[in-house]
Amino acid sequence: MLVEDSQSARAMMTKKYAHCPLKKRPVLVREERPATPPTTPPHPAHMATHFYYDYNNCDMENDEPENLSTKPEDLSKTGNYPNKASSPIATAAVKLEPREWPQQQLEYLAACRARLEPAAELARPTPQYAYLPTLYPSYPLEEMYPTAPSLSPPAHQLYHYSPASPPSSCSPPPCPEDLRSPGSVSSDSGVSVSTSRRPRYQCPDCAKSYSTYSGLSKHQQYHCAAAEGSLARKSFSCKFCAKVYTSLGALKMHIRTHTLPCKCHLCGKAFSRPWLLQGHIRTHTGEKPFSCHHCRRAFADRSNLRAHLQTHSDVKKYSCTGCGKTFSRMSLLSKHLEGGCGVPTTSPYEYRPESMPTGPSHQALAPTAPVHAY
DNA sequence: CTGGGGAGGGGGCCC
DNA sequence: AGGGCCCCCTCCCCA
Repeated sequence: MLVEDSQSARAMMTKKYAHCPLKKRPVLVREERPATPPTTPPHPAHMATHFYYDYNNCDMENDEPENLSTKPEDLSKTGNYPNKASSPIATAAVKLEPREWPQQQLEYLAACRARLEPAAELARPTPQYAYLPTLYPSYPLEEMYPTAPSLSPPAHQLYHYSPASPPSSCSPPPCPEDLRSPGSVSSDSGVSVSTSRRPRYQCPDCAKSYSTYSGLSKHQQYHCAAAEGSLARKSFSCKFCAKVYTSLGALKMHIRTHTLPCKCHLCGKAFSRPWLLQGHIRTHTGEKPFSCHHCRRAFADRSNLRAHLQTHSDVKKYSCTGCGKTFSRMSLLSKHLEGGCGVPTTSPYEYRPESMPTGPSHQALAPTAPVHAY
């Protein structure tokens, strides 16, 4: 975590990442396309790690960022693509192969897709992506709905935000529809709590507890703002932006967002982490492992499936306490509030999960209440 | 203007 | 210590 207190840091994050110019700006890299692509495509399950992603190229110390500007036109200056709509990524997303791609890469991509063909019987292609098979079966309904399936979230899962203060940092309470990993749930504070009773390691500075000592250690080393007053810490500042971290490890993790060591060999886009690259590669292959059991639509990203599931709910997850209208996304609720909710609220700063029982220990959270620090 | 999908980032936990 | 995976979130774009 940043040296600054976590609450203000969180506030900064919600302000369009103004503190860091890299949000949503993966850049193209100079080279890294093999002179000749491999002739034998790997198994689809290994495509990401064995072909597209050369881990040996992940040299965060030496990889300088190509472009740290937030201006989209900078991409055009690189001679690559002027905007998202005309980028290779976007082109691939609209079912057309980029004409400017080298023939070798097109042939190789076709070969990779051919390897996906045997899984075609599992596919339920959506009209938009009917040209590509789906590699994986549907996301198991049991995982999404371990209990009785219901299109609407249970009452305890609803989030109520007042028009004046949508708390972007609030974590939802545990719910099957959240597609959480089995075996763990989140407490109200956002701390993951193992369902099995194991010893907890508590931070003496902020009282946050962790299931493992390494978790506590990382917290204290990287994230605990409260501990900074009690410990003299060396600070590590990013040479690309103004961020300052309390450990070299945290800084290194951040620097990856600048150096973007994980590069797609098909389109040249670079990413900070391998799994981000894997997700990106799905835009090339058309792989959509996560599908909705209500409408059979498939998604490449679990988070997007989760958001999609909300569209099937009569009562959405985020609700306005002013007018009662519910929304599937926080952003939609925020837009609603920015537009001015017609119904005034008596408690403009209320954040009240409906499941919370009334009582002294379950009062609504005012915005001044400490948002849980990382 | 609203709702929704696609894509990507930050940070936490487990191994 | 680092990788993998996860959740939550945001931004951008489009119908």
